[in-house]
Amino acid sequence: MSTEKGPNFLEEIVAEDVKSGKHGGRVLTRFPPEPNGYLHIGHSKSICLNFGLAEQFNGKTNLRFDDTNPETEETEYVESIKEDIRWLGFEWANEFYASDYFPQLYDFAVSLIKKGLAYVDDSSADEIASMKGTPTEPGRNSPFRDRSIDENLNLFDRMRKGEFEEGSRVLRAKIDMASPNMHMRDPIMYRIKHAHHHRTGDKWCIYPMYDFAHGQSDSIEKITHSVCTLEFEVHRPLYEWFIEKLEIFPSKQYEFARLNLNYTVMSKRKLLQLVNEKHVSGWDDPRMPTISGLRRRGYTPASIRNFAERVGVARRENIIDVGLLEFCIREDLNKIALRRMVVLDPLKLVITNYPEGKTEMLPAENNPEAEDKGGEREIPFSRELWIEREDFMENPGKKYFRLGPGLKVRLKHAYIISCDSFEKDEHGKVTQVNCTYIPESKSGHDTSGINVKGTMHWVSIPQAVPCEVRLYDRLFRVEDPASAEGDFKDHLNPENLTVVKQAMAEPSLLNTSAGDKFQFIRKGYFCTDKDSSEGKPVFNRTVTLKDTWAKIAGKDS
RNA sequence: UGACCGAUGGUGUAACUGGCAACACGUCUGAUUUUGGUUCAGAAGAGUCUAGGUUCGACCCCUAGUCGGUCAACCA
Repeated sequence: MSTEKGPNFLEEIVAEDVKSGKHGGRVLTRFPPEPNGYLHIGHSKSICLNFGLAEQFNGKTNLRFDDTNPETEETEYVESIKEDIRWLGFEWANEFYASDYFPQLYDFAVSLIKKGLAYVDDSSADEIASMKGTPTEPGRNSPFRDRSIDENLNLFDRMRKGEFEEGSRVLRAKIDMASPNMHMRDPIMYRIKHAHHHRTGDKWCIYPMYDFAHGQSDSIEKITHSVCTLEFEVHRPLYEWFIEKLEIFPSKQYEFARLNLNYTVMSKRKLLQLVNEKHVSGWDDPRMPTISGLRRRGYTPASIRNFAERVGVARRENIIDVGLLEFCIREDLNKIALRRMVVLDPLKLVITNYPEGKTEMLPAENNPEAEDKGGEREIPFSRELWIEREDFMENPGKKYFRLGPGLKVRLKHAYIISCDSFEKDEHGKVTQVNCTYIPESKSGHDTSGINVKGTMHWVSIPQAVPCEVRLYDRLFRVEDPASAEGDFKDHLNPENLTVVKQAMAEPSLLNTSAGDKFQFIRKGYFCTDKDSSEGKPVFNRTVTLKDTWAKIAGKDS
């Protein structure tokens, strides 16, 4: 599957470990989401990496929910995360929860207390923070740091029993308040939270912190390679300290640079804000970079996996151009999407020499890229058609291959027509184009000998199916909204959604199912949205086609 | 004024681990085309952050500097 490129640094590490027989050549990775939001495209890089690494070395991957903060976590998120991973095409060996390990973690904590390596601190959050120092100044020891082991044991037990108020005490590791690494300055292991947990209910009122849960969970599961993003790098010494002092399975942590995409935001906090403040319709709004949003937008699992492969893995900060994501989905959809004709901005065209009331059924291939052309369908042709308003120009330039007074053009799957005249209303808006067709130029039986430069899509008016089409554009109008001036929401693209209330589709589009994927010829890739109703389909634009003409036209003006 | 990490065309990732930089996206030509799509052929674009050093030879090793990122939540 991998290209001719060399292996990434993680593949090299794992390959070496396997070769040297570390852990008997066993490879076990894990994907550890916190169920406090939906998965996004950045997670898909991590998913592909973790599952891909295991697959590549005959290993397995666990799905483990890092659910140690009951206040933000919900079952809804658990379900969506599982759905998204499966949709991407991965299956986990085990479904685990950090909360499953609460009893074990508690015992680990007790053993550290017994070794004199952890203590209960009665200081307030503010006091702890002020004693912590800063990155450039060392911290100070807590006055509770040297409590006896027995007192610590007693206090920790009472913390668990719920004898103390939330925030009144914490359990801390006794390491080094002067460490240049802030995370080693007696990090908090447990805090009191009288909160209901989505899985353990009210059984616990003390919860372990990330640093005293993640590495231990890895170790309990005997994870061989614990892959995470760069910001956890400073946690690694602590990750290793706990494992060493606890004398448990030595999982190893490796960090890589997270995925960043331009013109969007990628933090769950920001995405949650967009949802809560109704800037989008939900986590699965097609404008969202969430996996569910991309799915609804029309992205395929293959395209996303391919994208993850192409962006590579390294330890360098990066910003990927959304253009690459778009390339990946076009590449996939070009091969599989059924071609259909839909006019988004209808302009009436009358073929004056075509008999009134006559209807011809014309065969049309479903996909020129497919082996058997994807089979055929028949589309009705008649005297009155809808064409795209932008396909007619009153005063066309030399490079314009479409319709204009005196110009000839091919109607896709039908005839060559010649434009004779057009009509305008009092505002100067073109209301109708009049053409004559050339009977001998019928598609597939063309004996006219005429060659035209342009081919246009069209829809027969009597049989046209009105539909709603949602045109999505980039969510933000600046490349990096998160670091742009002001609030990131100030930079939302006001035109990130254009709803076409009444586009005109060919009849075959009347009955489709949510998720069905099409290429509306010359307009882009679209998919049926779940908001469709009987007789009134709704389509989402996944991505436009590459548009060379737009480039040319843009240059001229 | 700290510690840690990073730096290769516009973007991202490579370079057989020291033998004068490749692949993909993008860009630009041209061909083909009943989608200004696809496909095909080709081109431009970096001399590898800077300065020293080691070496016959450095993107790769060493030193110093510059720039960027991360770290001071009872979040993960």
